[in-house]
Amino acid sequence: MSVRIDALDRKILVELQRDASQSLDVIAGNVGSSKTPVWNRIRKLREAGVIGKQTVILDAESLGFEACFFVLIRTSEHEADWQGAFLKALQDRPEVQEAHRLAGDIDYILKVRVKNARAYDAFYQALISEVRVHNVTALLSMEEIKSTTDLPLEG
Amino acid sequence: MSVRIDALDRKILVELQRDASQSLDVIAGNVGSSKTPVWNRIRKLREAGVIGKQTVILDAESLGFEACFFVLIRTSEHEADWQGAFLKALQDRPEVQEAHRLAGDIDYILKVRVKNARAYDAFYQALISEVRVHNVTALLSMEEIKSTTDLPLEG
DNA sequence: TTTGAAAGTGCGCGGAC
DNA sequence: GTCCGCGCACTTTCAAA
Repeated sequence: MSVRIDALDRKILVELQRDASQSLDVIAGNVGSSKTPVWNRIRKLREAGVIGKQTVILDAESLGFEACFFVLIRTSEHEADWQGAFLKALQDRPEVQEAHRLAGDIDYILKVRVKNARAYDAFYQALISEVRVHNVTALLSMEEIKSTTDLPLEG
Repeated sequence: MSVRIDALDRKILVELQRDASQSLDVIAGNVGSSKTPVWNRIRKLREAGVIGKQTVILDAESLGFEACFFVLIRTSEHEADWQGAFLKALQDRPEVQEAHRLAGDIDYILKVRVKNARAYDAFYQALISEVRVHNVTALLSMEEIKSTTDLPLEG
């Protein structure tokens, strides 16, 4: 399962994170190697699942997504079937961009991206009608100070 | 500044989000158009900043990033220079994947991705030595249930 | 605004080293 | 393993409808 990843692999990943549209030649130049080895390594990293999907980052605001909420959820239910239903509800809702199960007091945190506060309310009503949750706190983002998908691979 | 985005643009954006490595021909086929118009629209959307950077999503766990924290921050300082210093501190730290200024009780939320709990502590100590914060709560993620960068453009 | 075609570029794979 | 080179597919441009 675990993959051996050396310094050259990491350099390649850094380049791909930075700009996945770069040509093989350019990447090879930037990491101090040449096409074929770089290409083979990328292929292996893809097969191993280290490299996931290739995508573009869209500007949420230009597309009318002007509200972003972090939702803190406490529940009293901890059985497997409840958890399954909750998980499925989250997977099915595209406005949920992130969902984590937490350790401690709060059980789950969600990041929900919607067009406006009304759309959030619609999401919230739909969610609590599908699964029982004990307590919900919504934190409204006023400003996205930073947002990146890059992992700090240099360390 | 604002861009008019029609149904065809949205279809193209959906395709790009789904898989940015698709060839123009394939995208054109999927959205019911042909190469050149699709290409021109993509160019305009890029220039308008609607389409941001093209990247790959890497698997955090295979790369040794096994801890993810959501950090809730309260501060008593609200002056511009403090905010500037805080903002810069966050921008400079690559382990901070997201940072939002919030409305209400809690002032900021961060998403911090690190190799382990010790690395989080190092981050935390470094942060509070740079800027004064009143109160910090860290929520430890046990499981990433869902994670996507896709915006729900169909709605 | 779309179509089609033409030129340039990069990929993916074969070899040899 | 890395380097080199070829065929093919792709991107990007530019006419013309």
